[in-house]
Amino acid sequence: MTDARKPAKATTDTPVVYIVDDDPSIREALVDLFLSIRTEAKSFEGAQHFLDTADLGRAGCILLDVRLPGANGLDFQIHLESLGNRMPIIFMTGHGDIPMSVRAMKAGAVDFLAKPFRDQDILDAVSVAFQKDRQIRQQSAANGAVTELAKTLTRREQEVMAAVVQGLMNKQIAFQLGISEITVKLHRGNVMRKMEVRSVAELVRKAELLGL
Amino acid sequence: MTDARKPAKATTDTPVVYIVDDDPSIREALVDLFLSIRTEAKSFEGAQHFLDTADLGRAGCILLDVRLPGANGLDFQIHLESLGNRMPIIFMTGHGDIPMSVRAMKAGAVDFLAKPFRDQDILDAVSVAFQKDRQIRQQSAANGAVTELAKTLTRREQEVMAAVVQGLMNKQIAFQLGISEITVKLHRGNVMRKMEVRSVAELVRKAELLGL
DNA sequence: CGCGGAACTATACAAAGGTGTGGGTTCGAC
DNA sequence: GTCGAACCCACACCTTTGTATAGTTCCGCG
Repeated sequence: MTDARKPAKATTDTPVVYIVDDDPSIREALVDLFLSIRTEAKSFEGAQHFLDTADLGRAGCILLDVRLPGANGLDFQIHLESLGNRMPIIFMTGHGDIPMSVRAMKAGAVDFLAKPFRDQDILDAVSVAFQKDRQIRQQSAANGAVTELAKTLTRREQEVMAAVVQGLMNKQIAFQLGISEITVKLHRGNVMRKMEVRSVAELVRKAELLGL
Repeated sequence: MTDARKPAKATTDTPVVYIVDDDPSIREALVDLFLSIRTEAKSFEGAQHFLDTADLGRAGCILLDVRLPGANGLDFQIHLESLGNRMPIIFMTGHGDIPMSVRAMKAGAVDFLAKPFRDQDILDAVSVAFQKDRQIRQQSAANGAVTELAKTLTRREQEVMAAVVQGLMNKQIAFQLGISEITVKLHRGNVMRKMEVRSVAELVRKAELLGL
């Protein structure tokens, strides 16, 4: 192909590899490697640079050197988690040990590559990471959509929904909330409409995403 | 305490540590360690000995040396998985490397301890493994109970249940199965009785454990 | 102060779900 | 062949749920 070294068109959907390593030659080599498979890659010289510059909302994964200038890569992994960033992380290291790798994997890293490693090892790991990222994003999107719907419910409607997905009958709900059965029906109808479902079964599935 | 070196009474519910290591002195040291916290431990000199002798149905975890006489510990991990054994595994090794540890963790190991390690490291790992084992067993028990109930359903009843948890109305189910609505009600009633639920909401939750 | 949203209630009717009784067929096991 | 299980259907009756219409009260906001 003539455009073998051109990355695929960058939309919000095409995943990108964020490379965080303090060694410029390694960064360049990795960027070239990903160009060769037409995958966009952006490199950063340190954790702070990454946090300041990178688009954390984009699809993709992080290729992270364990030994970073300033911070430790493993601590950085925890830090990202606490920031709400769920991007899959692949560690690279030239001077790692077993406890390090175990800690990283326990914390959810996709892989932990000790140098020297083959290009294919990285590509395989990135492939797995992209796959994992897609799943996380799909789950998150579905969850977010339901949460948005749920936010349009009034307090009473939320209470009624909770009772309905527990399998209570209208009369039981009415007693529990101290209101008439008629009113329960009203709220219930509003819940079904606002949550965009047409059966209790659907409602139960959506409500489960909300932790009910 | 006077009975500090006596393991807790062994019932099916008290977890046991299965130690698999070819070094007798290590086995003895570990057994003593667990005796000191009144936890039952059984030791095995090899994978085959473990498979032949151990009660794989009991609650507990496996403390496994990576280097085993004959088989590799990592392969043994895979083998146990394929046998349907879900017991959490903690690896120990004197001569491990990073790829080994990563492979083990990817395959679901609870921990991977490189010698030398402190007694406390092992005890912590076992504590986590026991916790994980409990969760697995609870999940498995709940799932098994529902599966048992589902097996009492006739084919038609299963079809009706699948349609119900999809949120279809009786008339839709009737059309889909080419039977009358009244017959659907009949099957539906049988489903509710056999699955031991009194509402569609409950049925949906149970059915989800069956992969519907 | 008036307006609108939320919450509540009632009456009335329509649609869906649930149960019981009774009766039918087919098919495989004993 | 007889028996039981699975499957099917209908009539009758009741409960539960859903929807529409209409009106009340309360409260916050401009």
